[in-house]
Amino acid sequence: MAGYEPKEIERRWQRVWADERTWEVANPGQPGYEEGKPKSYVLEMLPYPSGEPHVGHLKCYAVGDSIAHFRRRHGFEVIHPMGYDSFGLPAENNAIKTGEPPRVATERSIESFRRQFREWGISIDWSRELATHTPEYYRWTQWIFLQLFENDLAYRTEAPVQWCPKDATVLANEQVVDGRCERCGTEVVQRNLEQWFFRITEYADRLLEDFEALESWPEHVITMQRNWIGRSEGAEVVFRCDEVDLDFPVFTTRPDTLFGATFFVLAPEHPELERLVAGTAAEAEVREYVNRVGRESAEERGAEDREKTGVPLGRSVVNPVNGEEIPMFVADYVLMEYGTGAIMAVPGHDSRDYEFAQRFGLPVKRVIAGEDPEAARGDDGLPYPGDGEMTGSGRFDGKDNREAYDEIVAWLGSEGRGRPAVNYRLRDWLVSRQRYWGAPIPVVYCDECGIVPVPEDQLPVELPEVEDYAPQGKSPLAAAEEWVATDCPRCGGAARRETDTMDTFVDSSWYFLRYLDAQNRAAAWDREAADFWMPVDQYIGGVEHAILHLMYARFFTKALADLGHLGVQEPFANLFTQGMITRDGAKMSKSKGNTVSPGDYVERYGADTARTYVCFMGPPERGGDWTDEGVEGVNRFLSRLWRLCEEAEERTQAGEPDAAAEGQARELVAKAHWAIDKATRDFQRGFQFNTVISAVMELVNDAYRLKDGLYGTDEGGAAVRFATATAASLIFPFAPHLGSEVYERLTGDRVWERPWPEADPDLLASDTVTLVVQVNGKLRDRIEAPAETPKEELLRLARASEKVAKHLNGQQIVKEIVVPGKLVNLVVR
RNA sequence: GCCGGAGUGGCGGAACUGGCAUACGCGAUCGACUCAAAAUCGAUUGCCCUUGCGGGCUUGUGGGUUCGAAUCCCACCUCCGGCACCA
Repeated sequence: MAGYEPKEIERRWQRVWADERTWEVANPGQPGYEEGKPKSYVLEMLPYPSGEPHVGHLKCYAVGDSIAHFRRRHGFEVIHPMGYDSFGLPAENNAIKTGEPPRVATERSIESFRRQFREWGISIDWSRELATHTPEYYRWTQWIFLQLFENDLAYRTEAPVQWCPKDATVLANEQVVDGRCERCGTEVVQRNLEQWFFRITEYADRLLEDFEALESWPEHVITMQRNWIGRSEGAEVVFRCDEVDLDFPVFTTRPDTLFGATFFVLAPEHPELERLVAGTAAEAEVREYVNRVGRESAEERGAEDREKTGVPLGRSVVNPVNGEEIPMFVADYVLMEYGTGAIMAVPGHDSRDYEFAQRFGLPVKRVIAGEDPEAARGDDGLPYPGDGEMTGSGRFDGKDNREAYDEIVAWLGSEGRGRPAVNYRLRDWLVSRQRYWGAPIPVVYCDECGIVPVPEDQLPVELPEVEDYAPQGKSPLAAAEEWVATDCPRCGGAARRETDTMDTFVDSSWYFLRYLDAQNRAAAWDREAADFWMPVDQYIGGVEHAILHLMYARFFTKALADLGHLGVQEPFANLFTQGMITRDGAKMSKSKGNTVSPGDYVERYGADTARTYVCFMGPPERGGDWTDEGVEGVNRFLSRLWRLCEEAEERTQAGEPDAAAEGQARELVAKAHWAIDKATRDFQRGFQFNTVISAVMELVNDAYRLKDGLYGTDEGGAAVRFATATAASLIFPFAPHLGSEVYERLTGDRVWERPWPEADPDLLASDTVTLVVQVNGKLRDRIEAPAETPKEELLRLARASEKVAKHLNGQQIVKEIVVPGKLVNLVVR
């Protein structure tokens, strides 16, 4: 008998799947389309092709592929495509270092990913493959940009933006982590620049509301997005500064504390600051303060234990609720980018305002009764952030603050001094990048006509070849003079092309739609094809995309639906986030030298072992630590299944197992049905692949234990063959090559063409049960009893047990609990 | 600070609706096969006491509910992730 040779087996089946194009599916109306079959769109996040795939990729695609196989065998027409998110900084930075064009390095990496996906045996419909850096793809990225532009969802404006000095480009808010560039870790600085934005804030409420429409997303991902959008309801209230004849609106979530406002604070970037202090005694000090704050990084400014700082302006505003004049300050704890960049300060009921008041000796006024022992710092129990009866609030005194809330806002409204308002933390999505390796933004600038979109029939605006990829504070494209100089599509006069490129997150915000009609040369996708396949039924990827990619893709889907290009509001009905694999308890990184190359393990143990191992390590949504011993354990299991197959093929006959079999034959067949049942349920219950695989291991273990006693008879042999083929069928989603091989050898059939097996309920039920006997809740004996034994008989058996009698030792039984089929508990006193 | 998630053998983890805690895998020990080793097959393996039979203890800690708690409730501790001067 030959040993388990995964290489040979895997090559053989990979050839079959490639030659027969097994995993390709047709759109409605195309040849090969099967009417009436339900569809399922199974999608893993597309990889960013840089170097070679790592274990994170292996896990993601192993998990997704097992789901695709499971669904196919449940009668679904499964679309399972693959592509590459192939624009982006790393390829460009590599180009700057080595001089190798980004396209060359990227395409080499794509080739490597493609080869490994085939070697892993992932069931991909290759006819739908795409790469976002190809003109065939980004032509449509540009088309979407124009769709947004023409519908006022893309706009160009000057705004304070986050600039990474190292990568020499602006970044979206979402790409700044702790005040640092997400990619390179450099501290970002604020700059005022004219940039392209997508109006995602327009969709803030719908992005929040439609969480309801999702079938199954991890709760923490929804929470993260909800926090990121950061919706808060409140009111806008106008404070007036008569001295300079200016109104200062503020946003507050606590209009009920308006009577407690004792001072007023502007952000250092506030545009009216200059006017307020020009020519006054405060001017020099304010200017110095603003400059100092401007030099500080976002990280310094946001530091937790930072003392409150600020400077009085020597001006005051009038509180609209009581006419009180309150002094104005500039302080960096007020942020220009949130609300109106100005706040009313209520030190009695806000801890930050309280801190500031303490430092500057400002009055603290209580306007809500109540005490919060946790938050209170002052002697009088202030600041108090909670609810209670209003006090010191004129006509509102004595009212419950929550009840008075709307009343105050309505009253202010009638006076023209306020209105209900909603604020978001979410900012519009900044999409322009001063970099080379991305999709050009398809607009031109004409002295006569201004910003002019490139007409659709002139797309794509192709990325020109350049010599120097290094950014010089503007896009490297600016150096491609011949490309930049163009004619205005509107007036025909001289014009210049936009030289910024799009954020790569734009590319990946719609790729799941292109798969549906990847060869379409006339449109980004056919509406009918999109209506048929969308939404993605199961999306799989890393949790690191919880905010960025997943929120942008949701926004795109809604915008495209509004423009009539799609019939769904949400792209991903179900989301599964896989946990990260570590090594020696630490995140893998080249600098730590603890990376695992999937290729090496596939070479040594085969793809089936590598794939099954990452699914067996633990629940896939959680992380796990990679160990070579664990890999070997899984390899041992697959080898055992292989040897069992070899032996069964030789020593048993093909055919169905005997339903009337008894004894060990029945035991093994029953175990196979138990494994079917458990594997199916655990698969459906949140993709608990680790226990699915352990059930198959148990089945194989039992087959080994029983096989030598079964080979002699027809019914025994049939039981072994059935158990082995069943194990192959159940392990197929994880180890598709070995599963196919074993199943074909024992049944003559191709396992992926066979429906997923169903457990026979008759074989799941056992004739006898092990009755657990407890005394006062403690296990004292186990008794075998027929399954249908009545309660009284079970009690009699329990009392008759010698072991039980010892623990009863003459005490009186005060209570008897019988759970039929499970246990008897005797309570004594 | 706020919001999530998690604490179970030497290790990764299992336990469905409150009912046999520790499935499966790793590691370890012993045995068979072998001249030998590897591979393979088989047995043992939570901790403590006991020669044995057997007994006691055990799911982060403390309390509660219950005939019965890893599971439900209360308080606390630790770790991981996200957000954080957001008015």
